[in-house]
Amino acid sequence: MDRLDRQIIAALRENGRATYADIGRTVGLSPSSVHERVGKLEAAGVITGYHATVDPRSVGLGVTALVGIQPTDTGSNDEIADEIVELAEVESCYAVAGDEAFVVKVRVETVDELEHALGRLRRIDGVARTRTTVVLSTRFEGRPNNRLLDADDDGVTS
Amino acid sequence: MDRLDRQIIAALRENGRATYADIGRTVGLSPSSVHERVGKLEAAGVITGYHATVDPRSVGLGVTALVGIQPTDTGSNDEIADEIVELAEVESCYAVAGDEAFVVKVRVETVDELEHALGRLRRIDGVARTRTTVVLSTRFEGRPNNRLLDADDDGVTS
DNA sequence: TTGTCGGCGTGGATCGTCTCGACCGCCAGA
DNA sequence: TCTGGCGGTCGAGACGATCCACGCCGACAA
Repeated sequence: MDRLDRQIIAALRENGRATYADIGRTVGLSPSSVHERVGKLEAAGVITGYHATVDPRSVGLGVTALVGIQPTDTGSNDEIADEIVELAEVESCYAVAGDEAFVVKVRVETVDELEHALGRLRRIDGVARTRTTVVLSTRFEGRPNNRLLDADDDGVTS
Repeated sequence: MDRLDRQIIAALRENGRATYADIGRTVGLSPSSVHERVGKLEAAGVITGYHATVDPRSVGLGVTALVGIQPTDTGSNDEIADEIVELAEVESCYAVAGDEAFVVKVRVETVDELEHALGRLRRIDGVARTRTTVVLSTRFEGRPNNRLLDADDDGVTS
């Protein structure tokens, strides 16, 4: 993980469909070398995937909410998480510190669907309460964060 | 936006580097047609980009927090948002209903950096209070959500 | 019915990229 | 100095991207 790797990662976070030739031109490496480095980054689990991002409204998912999930005193968080994974409308799930065990992001078509989704969450075994915050607009989301681009050492063991 | 478009979108959300030939095989279309449809989806703003996802820990961003931002009575939310965009450590920003104007997701290297980031947020003009929820682990994040794959009509005007 | 038009698909040609193996240079250690 | 490993470049064949010409089909008007 040297600076070249970080530049390659930054390029791929910016444009996940950039060709190895493109990346090679911007970082000053041959396409073969970029290919090899990217392969190693993928194998090491640094790059976990490539995904198209879609305007949620365009695919009919106009309602977003953040839901805090408070477990019962005896609830097992791992079991709750296993149930949450099964719900397709939950896009993200964070285990958090505090009264709530999880905060999840839910995206659905309508407020009706939101109601149903909350019902499904509440019905999970070990869930005591949910606290819902409706999103009015998402200003930005999943923005690449390249603050460490110019560091020269390893950030952390990978 | 017919079913084929939705299948193409699903394929690209799953694997943003899938080749048009690959996609064509899975949806039953020639690479040329896939190419054309994808171009139209991009032009229509349905597909907003392609991005590599990275294990945050591997790039040295081991601390994640969700921060609610409560504005002063006179604060302008748009002005606050403009300031938030400038902070590189904020990955996502949602305008929400409730006492808080925004909920943002922050990712930084260390708790020290988190403290600094919170300071920067609080120092924004119009921000009265912040409420921070530390993320212990992210179970999953930004998962593709293809619940509408089999619908046959347009979900919504794009 | 017939002609025309537009949208959308296929197939082919061409060009760029991927992706492999071969090779080279640098550096560390014996 | 020799040697081995790492990491780079180079080159070649295969594959994909991308453009264009063409065909099919449904809508519509005469």
